[in-house]
Amino acid sequence: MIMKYNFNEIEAKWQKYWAKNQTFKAENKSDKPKFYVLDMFPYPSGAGLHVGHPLGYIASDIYARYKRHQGFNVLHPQGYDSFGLPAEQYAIQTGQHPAITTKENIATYRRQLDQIGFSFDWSREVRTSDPSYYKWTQWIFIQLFNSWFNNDTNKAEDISELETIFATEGNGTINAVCDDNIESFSAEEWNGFSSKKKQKILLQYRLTYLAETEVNWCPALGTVLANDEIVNGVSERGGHSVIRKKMTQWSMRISAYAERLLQGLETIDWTDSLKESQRNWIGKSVGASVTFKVKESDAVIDVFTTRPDTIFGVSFMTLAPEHKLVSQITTPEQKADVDVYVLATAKRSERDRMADVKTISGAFTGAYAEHPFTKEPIPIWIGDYVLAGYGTGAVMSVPCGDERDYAFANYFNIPIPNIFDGVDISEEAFSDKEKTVIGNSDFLNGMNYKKATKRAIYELEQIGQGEGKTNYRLRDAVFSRQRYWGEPFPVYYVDGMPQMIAAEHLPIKLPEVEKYLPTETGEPPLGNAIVWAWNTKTNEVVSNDLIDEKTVFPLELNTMPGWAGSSFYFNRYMDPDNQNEIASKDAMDYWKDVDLYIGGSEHATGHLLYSRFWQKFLFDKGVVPVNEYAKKLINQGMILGTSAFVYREEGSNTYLSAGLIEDKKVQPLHVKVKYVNASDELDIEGLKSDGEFGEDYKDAEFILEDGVYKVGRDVEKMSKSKYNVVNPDDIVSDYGADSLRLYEMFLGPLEQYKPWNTAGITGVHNFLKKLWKLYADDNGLKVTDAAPTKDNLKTLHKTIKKVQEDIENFSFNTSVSTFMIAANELTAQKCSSKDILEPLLVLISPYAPHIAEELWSQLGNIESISTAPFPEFDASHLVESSKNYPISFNGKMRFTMELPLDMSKDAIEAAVLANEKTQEQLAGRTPKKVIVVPGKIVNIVG
RNA sequence: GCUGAAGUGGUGGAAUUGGUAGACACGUUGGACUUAAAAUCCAAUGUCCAUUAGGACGUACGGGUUCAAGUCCCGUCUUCAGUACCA
Repeated sequence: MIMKYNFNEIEAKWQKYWAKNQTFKAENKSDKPKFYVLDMFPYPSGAGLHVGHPLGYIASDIYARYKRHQGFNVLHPQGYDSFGLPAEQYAIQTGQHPAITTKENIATYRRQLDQIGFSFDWSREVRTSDPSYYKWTQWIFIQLFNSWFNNDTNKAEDISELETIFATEGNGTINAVCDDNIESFSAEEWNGFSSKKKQKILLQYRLTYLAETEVNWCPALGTVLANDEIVNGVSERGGHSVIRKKMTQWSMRISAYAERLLQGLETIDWTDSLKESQRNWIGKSVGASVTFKVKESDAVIDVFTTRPDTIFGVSFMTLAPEHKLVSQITTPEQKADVDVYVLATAKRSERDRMADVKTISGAFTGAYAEHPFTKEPIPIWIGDYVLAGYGTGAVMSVPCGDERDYAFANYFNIPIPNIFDGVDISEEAFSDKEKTVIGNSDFLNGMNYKKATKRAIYELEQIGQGEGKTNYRLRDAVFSRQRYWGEPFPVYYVDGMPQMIAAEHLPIKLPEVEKYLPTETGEPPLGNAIVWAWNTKTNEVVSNDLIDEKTVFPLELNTMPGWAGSSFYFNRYMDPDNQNEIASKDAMDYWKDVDLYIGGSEHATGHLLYSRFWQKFLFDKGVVPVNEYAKKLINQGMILGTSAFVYREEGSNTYLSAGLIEDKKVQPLHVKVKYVNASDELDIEGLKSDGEFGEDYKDAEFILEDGVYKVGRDVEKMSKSKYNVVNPDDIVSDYGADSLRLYEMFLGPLEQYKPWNTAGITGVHNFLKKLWKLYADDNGLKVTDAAPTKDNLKTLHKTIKKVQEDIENFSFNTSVSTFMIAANELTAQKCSSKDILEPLLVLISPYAPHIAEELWSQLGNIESISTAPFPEFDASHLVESSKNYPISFNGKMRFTMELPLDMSKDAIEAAVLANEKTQEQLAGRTPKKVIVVPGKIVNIVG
């Protein structure tokens, strides 16, 4: 029997036990109710885990273990989001295949995760880069290709149904989400179209489609850059020039689901801030589309406005400089001006344009539009405050009601007619919808915002120049990446038109390449593959040499983005080895959805939006049983590092202790946090013998204060360059996994950002030692069959109640202090009763499972503690007969008095007033009022 | 600018419904044990005044409601996160 709390030995023993006995393997069938606890799976980076990473995993593990104690069949899986850029970049630098890098990194992650003692069901592990997994990513892509979105039924439907409708009715009756430049055709015309033309038209309706997209192309790096990778018009990395280039890329028609993604938020228990982010991202605005005729031209300008009620206030129109009508309508006299302006805006990056909000610029096209009602001419301008990518890229400008229009009109001396009753607009625009009373506006006069809007839309419909419209900010998502280490598309091209490979031939495995860089002709890395063509006869990937455009065709060279594989993994965990489906119907009907999802808030508008989109699509197709996949979601905060600094006196090799700086010129330098103790004292010898930096400090002189060198401290993000990264491996070996788990929870509320400071871990570590001592000492096990005392029972049940409430409220930090209080009290009570100490282990087991298992088995239990029932709270043990009342005077507590709880209000008042301390406080005054709240407080006023 | 979250001792934080502000820890100080250190144990620890008794002040700031406010209301400031010329 182990008598000392030898945590390293105990933790290794139980981790081995759990693995061997598959303690946490979840079955897809059970008499127990199900509970699905999910973590956002990690990208296995080369740096391994630091202490910040497991925070969310520890929280979800506590919850999963708690649910097992409560009798649930718990699914708690883990896997890897293992496609991604770092492994590819490493491949470019070293030539090592990303698959090898990934495999190594996963091994490190697994080792690190295992030693923290998570109750993951590793039999269900998934890796997005594994062909048996991405087979299903490719499969979903094919389903999206074969679907269109029917606005009438508000769901995705099979593309073959659309073809049937085209063949019988043409596209006049279809209410679909599609590209906006669709030609209309009759059934007869459709049937006469060539196959290629039919394919082109269908592509405009499919939920994933090819589109020309403008990208930031960096020829020197041979890659597409994201907006934030460009600084001052050149690449952040290397400073190479960047051009806007049109590329044909796959897109996902997520905009079809905008309304359902918005509505769905009402049905799920996610944090308000996260839902708000998604709402903003979807950006719904309700208004009208209005058509303006261009004078002396057959062109028309469509605009979207949220204020159709202000239609009579329009005094000019503004087009985005990129608007396709600009060149068509500009008059010869204005052409030079307009060309200069268009060129100037094209040169500015999108980011520059967005950042520079204050500068007003624009140009007059010389053309005029016609007001739909007054028929007055309206000058048409171009200006870069109008964005080509939102709405129609054109606005009707109402300077009296919109700040930007007002500023623009002011700058270019355009008239600002006032159409608001009783409002002064000489200084600024008036945009308060609620207080609006329309004037000067013909049939809208005297109406408020709501009424006028309705009427304006009605009148526009009457003359066929507008209608009510809802606009969304949400853009379709580009789905092509010019990368190697991602899912290949199951797509080949015949005569330039994309064709899907039949599902039974999946997965299409990533080909081998010589080089992971783009080709010299600017093609994506897969362009380097020499075996990357599709043979439609044999249905296999064959050498490019065989391409004959008859039976052998070229395959797609792009790969899918990072979010593809992470958009359905939660479903795959339900049945991860299934060869025929994402998961069997039985498995999905059993597990249905995630009951608790824990992860970072940085995925608010990425992963968490895309995955909801795919889930809704798969729901429409009958693949998954629920519309939303995660009932509840919690964001864990980040653990920050506590950096340490030494201060070098400028121009010398002398370092001043933090307290000695005063007004001397010093340069703060980061030092490794491991050389600093709990009192901020530096281990100078340690620093000088450091393998990496020892040389730098070898001859340095350290000026001490009170015999020690004190470092400066600051809270920063954990990062290698700040030398404040703490590796969980070190914590586990020095203090044990249970201490790490408890400490991460003890640091503060789960959602909050908080600094890590290794020094504080001794607090929870001492608690575990103290706990151990309740059960065993040098003479062996101390636990007896003695009957528990009243105090023992009170402590236990108080703890049961608090811990249960805490777990259900995700307030894990306060449970840890509750455990400490319980251990302190039971130690003081010299409790040795098994009736108390055994159930206490179950309470602690979710938090500190190793020590709980060990003591549990030492108490004679054969089975693992993991499914032992959670102790039941009995309120009768907490019933008190008296209360130590705080007695306050004018709200200030002065002393306390022990009084029976069953005492009446009047009796309490009498007892308190009779007390000599009360008389002392009153000093002869007569109290005006005495407030008695039985069981709580007594307050004397006067 | 907008949206969301948050400001409490030297530090991390607690106070779930308005009812003893600072639980539980870290750190600090003093003490015990020890040749010594570590470990362990005990005590004190919001600030200020006071020898004690006790008192004043105190939850970012300014007001208010209430017998009673960290908690509710109004206004201001600061920090963090997200987002942004969205018509």
